[in-house]
Amino acid sequence: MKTQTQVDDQLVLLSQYYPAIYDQLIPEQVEVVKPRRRRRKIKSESSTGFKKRKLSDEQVSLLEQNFGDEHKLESERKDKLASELGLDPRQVAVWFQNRRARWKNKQLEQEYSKLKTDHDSTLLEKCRLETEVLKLKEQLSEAEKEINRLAERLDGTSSTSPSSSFSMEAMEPPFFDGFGMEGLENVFCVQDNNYIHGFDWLNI
DNA sequence: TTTTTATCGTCGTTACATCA
DNA sequence: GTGATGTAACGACGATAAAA
Repeated sequence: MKTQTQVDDQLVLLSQYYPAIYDQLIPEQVEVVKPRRRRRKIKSESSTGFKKRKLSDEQVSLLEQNFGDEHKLESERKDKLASELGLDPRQVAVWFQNRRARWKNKQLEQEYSKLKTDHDSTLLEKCRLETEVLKLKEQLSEAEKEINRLAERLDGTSSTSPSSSFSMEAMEPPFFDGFGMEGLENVFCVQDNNYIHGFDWLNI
């Protein structure tokens, strides 16, 4: 029974060495997805003499030291380092590749957590501002009620003087338009408890 | 000038070692 | 024994420079 991997490997070989036959076997595929060649399973130590070896602490330490100096590895330095460590230059190159990948991942993680912190604090500030807007709307509502009360009182006492009459229609939109605060954020941006009472705001 | 070849880098993945 | 994690190693692929 052949595994999918074995089949894929054979198809790759077939396509490479006998493309015509491969085309007949796999006809009219609009988009032939080139299968990634699978790595052969590494045989056990006993059969090949190979064993994936973990680098010693000294080796890693020297490699780290070199990586700290320079993340890229030119071939001269690679060969020198390899002979110092008693490793194959290819191993040194691979170590640097993996180390660069780890370093990049670390950088991405740090960048992500910084962005997340910024995002969270921005969210907090947004909530604070929304609360402030609600508070200001309440103040505005109270001010309007006060204005109405005073206007009614004025209407009752001096009905003859046109200049003294106060028409609420003059305050029509945008001011009393459902107390919409759009565009007014900076106009009424006062500190907490600095309320503007009565007609004082009219003098501003 | 264009094509081929070699080399090196990144990316994604695999396989193995180690540990809880 | 097993799943999670770390890492050495690999293959695919792209960029680039030098040679043909």
